[in-house]
Amino acid sequence: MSLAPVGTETLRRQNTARVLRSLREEGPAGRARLAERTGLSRATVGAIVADLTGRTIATEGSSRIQGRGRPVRPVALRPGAVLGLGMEVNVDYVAAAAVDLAGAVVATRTRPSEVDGAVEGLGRLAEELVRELGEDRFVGACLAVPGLIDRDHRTVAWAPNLRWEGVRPAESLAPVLGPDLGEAIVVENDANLAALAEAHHGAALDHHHALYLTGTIGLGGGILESGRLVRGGGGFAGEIGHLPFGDRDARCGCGRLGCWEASVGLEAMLELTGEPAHDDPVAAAASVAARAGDPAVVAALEELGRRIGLGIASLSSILDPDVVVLGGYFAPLSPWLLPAADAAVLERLPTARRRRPVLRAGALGIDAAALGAAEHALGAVLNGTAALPDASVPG
Amino acid sequence: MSLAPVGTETLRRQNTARVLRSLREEGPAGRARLAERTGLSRATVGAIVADLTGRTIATEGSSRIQGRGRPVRPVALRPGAVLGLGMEVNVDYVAAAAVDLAGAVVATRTRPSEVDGAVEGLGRLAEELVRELGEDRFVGACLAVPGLIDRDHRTVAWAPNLRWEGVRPAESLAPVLGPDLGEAIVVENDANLAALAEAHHGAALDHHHALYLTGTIGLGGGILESGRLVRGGGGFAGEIGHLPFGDRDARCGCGRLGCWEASVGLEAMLELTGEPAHDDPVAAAASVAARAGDPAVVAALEELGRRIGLGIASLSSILDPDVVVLGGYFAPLSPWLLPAADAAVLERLPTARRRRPVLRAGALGIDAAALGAAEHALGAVLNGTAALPDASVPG
DNA sequence: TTGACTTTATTCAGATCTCGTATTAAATAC
DNA sequence: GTATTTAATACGAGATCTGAATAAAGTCAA
Repeated sequence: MSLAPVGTETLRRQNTARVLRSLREEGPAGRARLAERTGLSRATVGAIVADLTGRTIATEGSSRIQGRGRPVRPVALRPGAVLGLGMEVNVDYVAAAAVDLAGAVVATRTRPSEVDGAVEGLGRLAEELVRELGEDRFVGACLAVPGLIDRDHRTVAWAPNLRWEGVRPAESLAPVLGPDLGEAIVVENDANLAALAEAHHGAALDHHHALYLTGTIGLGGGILESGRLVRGGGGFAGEIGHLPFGDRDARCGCGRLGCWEASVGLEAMLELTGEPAHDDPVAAAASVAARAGDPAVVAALEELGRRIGLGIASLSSILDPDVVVLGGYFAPLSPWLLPAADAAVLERLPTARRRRPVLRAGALGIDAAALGAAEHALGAVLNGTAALPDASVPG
Repeated sequence: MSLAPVGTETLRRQNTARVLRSLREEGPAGRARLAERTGLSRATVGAIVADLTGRTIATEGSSRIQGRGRPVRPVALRPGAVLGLGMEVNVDYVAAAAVDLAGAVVATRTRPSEVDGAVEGLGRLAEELVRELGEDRFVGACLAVPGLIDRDHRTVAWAPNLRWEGVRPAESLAPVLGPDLGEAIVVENDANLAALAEAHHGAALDHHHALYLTGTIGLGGGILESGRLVRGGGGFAGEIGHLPFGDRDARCGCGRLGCWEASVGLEAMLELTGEPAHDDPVAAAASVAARAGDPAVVAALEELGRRIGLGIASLSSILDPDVVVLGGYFAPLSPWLLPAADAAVLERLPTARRRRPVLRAGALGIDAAALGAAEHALGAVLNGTAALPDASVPG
């Protein structure tokens, strides 16, 4: 049982969140429109808007277009007034991002990094960002990690690429970010957060049921059901690399045959396309894309797309997403991958005639996970669970 | 944007729902305890309880055990005061069930039926139940259908076994159930609802992340994430029969090789165990269980369990459930299936050493889907979305 | 230019809800 | 028989939403 306070201020928070979401998703509007859109009375909207403008979270503009009647004074979210902090640790880089309530990306920073000392480096990067933008504008923080996250949302149970086991990175970051923000750090899987980012900023815009596949050295997955992350009981959901969707003879790094990852991971792609070994998946994909004049390369990519599609067909049976987003190294190759993958889905998914997911290339690059983390950090405010900051410095 | 009313009565509804959930999940208690458990003030709990007892939804008992201080007057949900109606149409039977707010199963009825006229037969069965128990005690109704349900929760997109396509069964049932209840009928997939039932009444008690597998002629699946049904964007989620988890050479009815269903469906089980052809999966399983003295039968069941476990391992990678419940014909065979399945999961799930789902036999029989439907029908009241009935006749 | 009209925003009284504190109630302990 | 302890209620204060009335600020048409 959630023990959140239940007074009348809860009601106000929920209604304020309604207004914020409406402003975010349907754009600026006058109080009358907002009242219609949210179902609240005009009086209530007026009070909420007054509160928001008082905190300088929203501002009042003047509309150009004018019909008859008293002119509308549109209310809009002030850009950058309220921010969520997103962070990412990965094998060879760390990243930080800030997203505001309106969904605008205020800043993103990426910095190369070694595994050792990555958290310290990320702490410095995040600290810079927070200091520059103003600590008190941030209402939450979230850290993306390529690994399995415990259900407590604080402990990284296992992140083999980082050689982490039972690590609690938030404890190292908290002091750097200050007490308020540090307390609030939530840890989440990177592919899950990338899925969230694509749903809010990228290729899966407005789709509440999305599946995100990211091609790297391995294969990552993130699932969104009704706009919510599917985390599973232990936070381990979305591990799709070793599902038996691959070619039955493909030998996987894990020792078994037939893993999906063995058929569509970086190494398989390099072999298919005859590309020399490469450490960075996205750079390798760009290099392959440059050779797309060669029919043999195109054929190889179509085969790769088919393999991806076979797995998508199975996952769609289970999860029935509206949209499947291909990220990571798949994204630059998507012009060739998507049609082949779609054909495979059509052939393999039993219900494809009735319904099948739309396939899209990921629109966000390397920042996806950090952006999703920033978005996630705003979640509590946008869904009325957390209070807004007391005041916001005008910018 | 949800356009639910947002007045102060919303707050009361939410808080009433808190009290109801607490009474349901943590049992009867005095107002003071309830206040602690819900986080509400004693005064508020007092008011809510007065309202509930006034409507005869809750009753006041007297506690036997007595410490010092003023004796507690425990409040309990009155059995049968508020009911959810669950219904199921299936190939050879229809069923209806009533569950009360406390979670008690008040009535279940099953009746053999043909596909043709099944809805009419179900209508009569449900009408009897509703008339007997009192129409005004019911706050919702839900219908379980073995097929794909549209996202509108009213249209059955495709139910091959019933030969339904684009059928809207609620429209036939509504007149029989009366206007109030008829309006509210929601249609949902049977395996999904069975999963819900096992989570509330059966083998997955108190597990919020559950996967339900039901062995019939084919293979059905239901997914619970954080206590919520995973329906997918089109309501088609949970179709697991034709996932490529089966033996690579097994020929499936769908024409392909390697479907899971082809390896663990009824026909495969009959072949493995040397049981003669049988139409009714559960009866067939009982007959096999009776021959479990034969080592060859045991070996066959262990092989079957292994095949089930292989699929569970893959699904667990994707969904990370706390518990996997084996229903349908798997249930009576579970003493032999479960250990073998667990061993296969342990061997195949990469993260099994850290975490793997508990495997359980379904505790509910043929009523599972109808019970889950009844449970689902109570959902809106228990989560504060819908109002309680105005008054409830004492029983 | 002026007055009617339209639409927007604010004000205000009324009703509901929760909370904290004080008060009453009903038992046990000494 | 009195003090103590715990439970439940009463009541005033504070916060919120709503609907109707009022004020504001334009357009439109004569």
